[in-house]
Amino acid sequence: MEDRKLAVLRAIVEDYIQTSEPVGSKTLADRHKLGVSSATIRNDMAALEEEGLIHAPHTSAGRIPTDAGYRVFVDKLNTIKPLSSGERKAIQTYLDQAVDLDDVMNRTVRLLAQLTKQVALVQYPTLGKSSIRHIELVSAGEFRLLLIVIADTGRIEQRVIDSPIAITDELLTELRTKFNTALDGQYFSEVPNRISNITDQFNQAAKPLVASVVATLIESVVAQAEDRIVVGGTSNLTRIGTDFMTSVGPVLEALEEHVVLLRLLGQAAEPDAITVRIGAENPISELHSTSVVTVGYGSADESFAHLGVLGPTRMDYANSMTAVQAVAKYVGQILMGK
Amino acid sequence: MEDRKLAVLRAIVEDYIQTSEPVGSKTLADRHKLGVSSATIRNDMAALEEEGLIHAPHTSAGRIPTDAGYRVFVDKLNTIKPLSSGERKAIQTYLDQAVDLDDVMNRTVRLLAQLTKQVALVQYPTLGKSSIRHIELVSAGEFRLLLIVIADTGRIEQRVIDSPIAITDELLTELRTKFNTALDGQYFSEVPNRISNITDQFNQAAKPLVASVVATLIESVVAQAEDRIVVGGTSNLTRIGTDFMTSVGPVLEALEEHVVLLRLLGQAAEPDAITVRIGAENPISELHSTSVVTVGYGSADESFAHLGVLGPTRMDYANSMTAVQAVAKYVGQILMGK
DNA sequence: AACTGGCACTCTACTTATTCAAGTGCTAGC
DNA sequence: GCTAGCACTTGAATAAGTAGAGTGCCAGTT
Repeated sequence: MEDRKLAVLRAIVEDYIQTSEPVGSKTLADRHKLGVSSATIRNDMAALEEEGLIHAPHTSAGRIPTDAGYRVFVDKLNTIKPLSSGERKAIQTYLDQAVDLDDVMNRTVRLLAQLTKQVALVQYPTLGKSSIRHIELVSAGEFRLLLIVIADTGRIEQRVIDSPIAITDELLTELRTKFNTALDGQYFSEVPNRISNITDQFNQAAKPLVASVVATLIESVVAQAEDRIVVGGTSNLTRIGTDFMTSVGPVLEALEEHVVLLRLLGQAAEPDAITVRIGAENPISELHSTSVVTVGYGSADESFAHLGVLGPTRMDYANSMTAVQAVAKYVGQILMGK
Repeated sequence: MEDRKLAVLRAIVEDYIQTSEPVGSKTLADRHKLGVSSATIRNDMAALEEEGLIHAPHTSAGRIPTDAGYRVFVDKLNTIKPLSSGERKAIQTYLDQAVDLDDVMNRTVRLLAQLTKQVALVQYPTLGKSSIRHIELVSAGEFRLLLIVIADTGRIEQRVIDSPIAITDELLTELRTKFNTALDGQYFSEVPNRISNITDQFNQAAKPLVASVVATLIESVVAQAEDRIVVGGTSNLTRIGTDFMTSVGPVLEALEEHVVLLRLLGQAAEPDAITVRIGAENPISELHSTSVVTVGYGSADESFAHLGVLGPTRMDYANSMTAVQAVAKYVGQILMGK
């Protein structure tokens, strides 16, 4: 009995996802072999509505799932089906062709958008959890230099530093050597500790410049760590059959607010597990008509960052979750290899 | 007489841009002080329609400009009004806050989108026309290294290179020195000439690796020069009053095809001058219902790349052209300074 | 007790008819 | 060369009526 009620819920969700129209008891009895009559289904539906899992837009229409209904569907009923080996192969081949980090990110976002037919979000590997491969200082005029930090994930950050003193080649070399000695291979989170005393190693004249470099490193690159994000597949928002086509404007706006999106991606309920946020569970009010599926990606022991997809609450959760998980896995592998 | 016909056209275009509804002779006589009656205007309208500059969606509606009508409007009637000094100041201040090239590009695209209320397109400075500030080679494992090329515009390109031989520190230093000696300060277009014979300077064992580096530099970085582009303000596509709201899907799709967009930006009728492409003048069929305003930006003598905005053919050309031109000027200045 | 068939009732979506207002082209007159 | 006036066209808006899908509930069946 409870079992059947859940079966009815599942049927409603599946039908609604497919047709995007309210589904009635008769249709349900016809299209699914539930073994009971439409009258019985009506009773179950009444119960489900009582529990707040479905609701009818008006008296004489079918039912559509509520956010809570989708929640139950995702938690109890939705099984993640593995990808076919062909699909896996295709994903891997496509990502393997990437020539650099930007390319990996772009390919990933395209891939996700295409696999899920939703909007794809991919965060660049955060600096906080990766380590420094190299630090480079390049002259950009007598009183100006370019600080470049390369992470082991391939991510590169650059900052312009204005120097209070003229920069000689020797000084540049000295800076380069000492900073690299102090920082090579270190985690970004360790950077402040490692360079807090580095000024002492330089002679008096150079100290103001060194202090600038230290400050830039800490403030801009490490602490602020403004993480980048790539968005793709926005045209999927306009696919017909989308009930929220009308409200696509606010969603597009929200998608341009990368800072907000980062917050969205970051807040996973349980890190490392795939997270589904449905409708109003979502922290951003403009996205209350959408659902977000996210997961962290990275090496076995640590997660670099997150990626995911965003679509109408009425999305194909099974497919989205499968794709997100699979892509995350391969991206992690690729970035480890680079 | 000819004069008045053009005045009528201007009035039609301006009214239609503002209201986005077909404009009739009566309305026109009321809202603009043309000094003649609606009947006279009707005659002029008939003539304009004959010339293909306006057309009526159906017998008993007002007229709307055709692509050709907008063309005449832009060519003959549209005056670029300068920005107020306050606006100039605001633009400059906002762009000055950018910390690196990515930041400049992002800020520019936001700025343009906000100023014009259209979709903004900003191309990264092309490598072809800028010069090399520095080349860096970083170890990424015994048989792998990272090639990083820094342009004077602040743009950075990176590639992973697999080495056939183990890479020692000495070899790395030698590579770094010799490549930088050959290439520092050179234009990217000069790179192939400069390094074609560089292999000769290395001993036999290192030659395969050097060849790899040379090949990567030429193929990936210089020749291919896959230019990047940033898109912003897509939510402006959904603003109400937009007749092509229905066809926003294909436009969004086109906006994700960065390769195509680059072609769009690049093909300026006359380089250095502001270019307006209206409706079907546009090379991309998905964008036949849109107009594109582009201009090159860069230093006084040479243009780095292009930027522009895209919107419905019924856009405020005066405002868009002003904004595009002003922003291009400041971006050029900023990049020169960095 | 659980399920089913049947039935009266309630809505929305769709269709059709009618009216309304804006706009046009044309002609006669100033 | 311009204007006033008028007959005509036509989409948009309004109103009314209909069909269909769906519901809730009750009495009967297993």
